[in-house]
Amino acid sequence: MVLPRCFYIRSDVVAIARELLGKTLYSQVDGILTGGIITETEAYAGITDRASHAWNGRRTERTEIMYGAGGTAYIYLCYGVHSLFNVVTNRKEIPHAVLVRAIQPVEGMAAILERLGKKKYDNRITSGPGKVTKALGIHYSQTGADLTKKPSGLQENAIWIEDRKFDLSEYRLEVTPRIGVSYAGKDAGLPFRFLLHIK
DNA sequence: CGGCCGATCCACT
DNA sequence: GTGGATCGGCCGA
Repeated sequence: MVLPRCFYIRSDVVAIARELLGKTLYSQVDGILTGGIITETEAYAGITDRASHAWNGRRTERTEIMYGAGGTAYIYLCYGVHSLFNVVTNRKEIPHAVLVRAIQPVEGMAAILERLGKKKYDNRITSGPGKVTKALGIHYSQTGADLTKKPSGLQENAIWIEDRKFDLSEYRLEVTPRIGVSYAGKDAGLPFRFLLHIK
């Protein structure tokens, strides 16, 4: 089942970040289907969150997509090198988002290895937000993509998220502060990062 | 318009 | 453990 708009437009971005664990993120780029189970996320809570690009109501051409209704992608360039993929949540004018930091590949492994320049799979090659987008062929130019639409044909490029009822009983949930946000003052310590670990 | 810096990654020591 | 890559976005002048 493709996650519907109503999953995303809810108001609790921290709950959505937690619930995205175990869902499957797919991309279809140039006719190649790749996907993985989401295993690490971080919540960014909009204008009151100093770690968010929308902190204090900051609203620019880049961040505009976060001010639209949830269920779209906010993808931006980090360190001049890496595209970072976020899920926009909440209703119009509330700029919440969830950063996807790690996946476990389940579809298109050969293409994923090729894109990452790896010969063999190990469970770290798609651990890290820059590596997730590289593996899935996601580029910051795709910011604004509608995540609720599965492509109808191979020629259509798309990014979407499905609930494949992945069994999480063999995993435990870890909750920690977010990574790389030491500039965020008191918000740097918020428990907004969620990870799955094998038991 | 100039300058600083980042929700990172990898090679190298 | 550390430092360099790399460049668009943002802010202040």
